[in-house]
Amino acid sequence: MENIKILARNTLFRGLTEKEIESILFYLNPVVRKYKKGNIILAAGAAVTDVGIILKGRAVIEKEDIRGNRSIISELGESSLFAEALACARAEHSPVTVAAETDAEVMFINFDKIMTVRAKTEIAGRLVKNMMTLIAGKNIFLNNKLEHASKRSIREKLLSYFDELAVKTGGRKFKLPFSKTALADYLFVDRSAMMRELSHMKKDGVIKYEGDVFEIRK
Amino acid sequence: MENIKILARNTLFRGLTEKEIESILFYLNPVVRKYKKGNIILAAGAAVTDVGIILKGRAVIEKEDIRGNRSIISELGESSLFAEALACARAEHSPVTVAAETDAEVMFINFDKIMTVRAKTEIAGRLVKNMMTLIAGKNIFLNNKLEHASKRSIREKLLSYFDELAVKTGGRKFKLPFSKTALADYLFVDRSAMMRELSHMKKDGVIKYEGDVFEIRK
DNA sequence: AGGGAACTATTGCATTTGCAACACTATGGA
DNA sequence: TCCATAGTGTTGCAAATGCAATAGTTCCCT
Repeated sequence: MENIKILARNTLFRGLTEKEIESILFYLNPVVRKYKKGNIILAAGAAVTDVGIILKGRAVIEKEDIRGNRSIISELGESSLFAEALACARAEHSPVTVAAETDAEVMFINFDKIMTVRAKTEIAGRLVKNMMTLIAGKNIFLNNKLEHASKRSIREKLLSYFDELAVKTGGRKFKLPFSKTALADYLFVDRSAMMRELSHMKKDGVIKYEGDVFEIRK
Repeated sequence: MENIKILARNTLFRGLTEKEIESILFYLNPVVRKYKKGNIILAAGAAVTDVGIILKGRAVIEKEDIRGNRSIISELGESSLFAEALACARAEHSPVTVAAETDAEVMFINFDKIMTVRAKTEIAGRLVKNMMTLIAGKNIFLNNKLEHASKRSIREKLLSYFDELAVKTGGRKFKLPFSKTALADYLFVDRSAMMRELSHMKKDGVIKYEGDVFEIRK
C-alpha cells in the first residue's frame, strides 16, 4: 500500500525493501489512527508502550509547565518516528504531549514486538539495529538543543542555533524551519525579547535577514 | 578479575553472570587506560569509535564555548558508561569533552564489536538489548535536563531540578549530588545569581537548606 | 603546621530579559 | 468577501540576571 513508501523513508526501516517491510508489518500488527488538527496524539501522563510514525500531516512534541509556558521539544513531519525512547524505557507517564499540527495520520507499533519479532531473523536484526541508530540520533539532537539552551544570553542562543543551521545547509545563508514564534519557544526565550535581540543583531551587522531567510555576517 | 564486578554493575552487562561477562570480554578486546586527576579522557573534536566505562574514579562530561563558559553535561561515577550515542552514530567529531575529576581508570570497548559479536548468540543479543535500554535512558535524562533548562527564571530552574531530586528520593528532603558551583553549571546559570536566588527562596519559605541538604517547603 | 586550591557567600551595578500592551500583516475558512 | 486566527514587529517598564569584586571557609597536600 501507499503507506509502505512513507515507512520506507524512516530510518527504522532503512535497508529493507518495500516487500520486506510489508512482510514484517504482518508480524508487527500496527494500528493506524487519524487526528484532526490540534488534537492530542499522545497525552502527557499516559503510559507509553508503542512507538508512533507520522504517515500524513505534521505534529509537535511539546511540554507545558504549571504556568502554561509551552515549549516545543521538536517538530515531526511525514515519516517521523516518536516516543521510541519512552517506549523502550517503558515509561509509565509520558512527560511530553504530542499534538497534531495539521490533520494527521499516525501508525502505532508495539515496541516489544519490534524487539522480539523472531519471524525473519535478518530483518528483525535490522530493525533492532535501526532502532538503536535512531535513538542514538535523537540523543545527539537533544545534546545539540542542550547546547543552545546552555548559552546565557538570547544572542548567544540564536547564534548557536544559527551556526547549526548554517553548518547543515553548508553556507552562511539558511532558511528558518520555524516561524519566529516557534523559534522563541524552541530556544526557551520570550518572543518579544528575541525579536528585539534580532533587531539589535541586524543593526550590529552580525546577521542579515528578510522574512525567514537569514545570513550570518562573519 | 576485580574489574568484572564493576562492569557487572553497569546496565550494559545486566542479566549476565560474571562468568559470562568474562567470556564475552574475550571477544570484545577492551583496552584499559589510566588518567590523572584533571586529564582529558575524550577530547572535543576527536572521532568516537569506542564506548568508555569508568572502572575507578570520577569524570565529567562537559562542554566549553568560545568565551570559556563551562557547562557540565553530566557526572560519571564508577561503572558509568559514556560516548555510546556518539559511537553508535559514528561521530567524526565529539562535541563534548570528558575529563577526569579524580584519578581514574577507564575501559574502552569498540562499539561495532559490541554490535557484531557472533560468539554466543544469547549473550550478544543481551548486550545489544542492554545497549539500547541504556541509550534510551540517557535520552530520557537529556529530556529531563532540557526541561530544567527550558524554565525561564533561575528560581523555576532550581525548583524543577529540586522536584526531580525529591521525586527520586521519594520525599521533600534530598541531598545535592553536586557542589553548588557545579549545580550552577548544570543549570546553565551564573553561580552568584543562583546563590542570591537560593537566599531569596529560603527567605520566602519556599525551601530550606543547610549545606547540601535541601527541603522543599510545599 | 602552613599554604594553596576550590567552594561558599554576599553585594553593587549595568544590562538583559520577561511581560504586557498594542498595531499591523498575512492566511485560511465560512 | 469578511472575519477569525496566527504570526510579526515594537515599545515601556520593572524585575531578573550576569559580571566583577571581595572575603571567609574548608579541605587537602606537603
